[in-house]
Amino acid sequence: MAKHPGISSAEWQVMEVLWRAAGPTTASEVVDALSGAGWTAATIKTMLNRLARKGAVRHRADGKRYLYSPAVSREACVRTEGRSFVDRVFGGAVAPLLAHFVEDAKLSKDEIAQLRKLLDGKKGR
Amino acid sequence: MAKHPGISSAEWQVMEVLWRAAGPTTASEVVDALSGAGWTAATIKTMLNRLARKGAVRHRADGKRYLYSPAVSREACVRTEGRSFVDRVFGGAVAPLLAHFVEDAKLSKDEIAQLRKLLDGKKGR
DNA sequence: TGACATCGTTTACACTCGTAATAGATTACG
DNA sequence: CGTAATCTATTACGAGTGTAAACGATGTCA
Repeated sequence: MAKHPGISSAEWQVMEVLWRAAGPTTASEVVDALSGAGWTAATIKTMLNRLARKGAVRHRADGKRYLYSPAVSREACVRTEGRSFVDRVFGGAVAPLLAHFVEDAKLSKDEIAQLRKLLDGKKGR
Repeated sequence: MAKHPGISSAEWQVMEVLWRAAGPTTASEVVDALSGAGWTAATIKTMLNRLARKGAVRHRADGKRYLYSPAVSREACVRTEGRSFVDRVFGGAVAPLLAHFVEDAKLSKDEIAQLRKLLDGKKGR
């Protein structure tokens, strides 16, 4: 895959199922897991296929059915997506991004404390 | 305009020019500002047009040319995009997003101090 | 006044995405 | 064995995107 897999937002939901799954997952399990999403089984198959073509999932035959598993880690995808977002919207500057989300979000006291701890851990460049 | 304007990433760069501009801007000024982006003038015109159709920019005739100005604030767009990103990638939870970017980014001591100050200002839900 | 330079508008095209129907293969049941 | 059920693969189609050429109106300079 020349570029980053380029996982779209519908595809992301499919990936989430695979990432959450303990091991290789059949298409119907994915369909079940996404029963609330309002997609038909065919739609989900299509997305699995596209993800496979993009190299984001692997599929291995198991009798008549296929077993799907993620080929890219959630971490890696989050990093890729995150970078593309910060580049697009914040010109690549993470600090303003953080400022924006801190201001915009309603955080609990606990979460604020957690973040403070994280910041303490950062050395600072 | 049923939904959010839905500004694509190329379009975002055009919007940035308009947002940065002091006042109404001609298409050629936009083209000049984006001379480094590797687009032809026609491409940029197309994007201005699409943005106008989406309601993201206004254009007002000024003699033979048009003057473009943003119809939506940068703030609003950042909020919209930010929300869509946090929904897609972090299931809507801002705290993990913040954690991710704090960990992933190289922040300067100053930036860390700034963030700490921001956190101090947050009451906590 | 006529040719040229400017602008904006229209049209184009290949590719991705969301969404899904349909066709093809394989299995399982009667 | 034959027919129904179950899977995957192929095909489809409209909207959005990136990228741009072509067309048309208008103003400008010689």
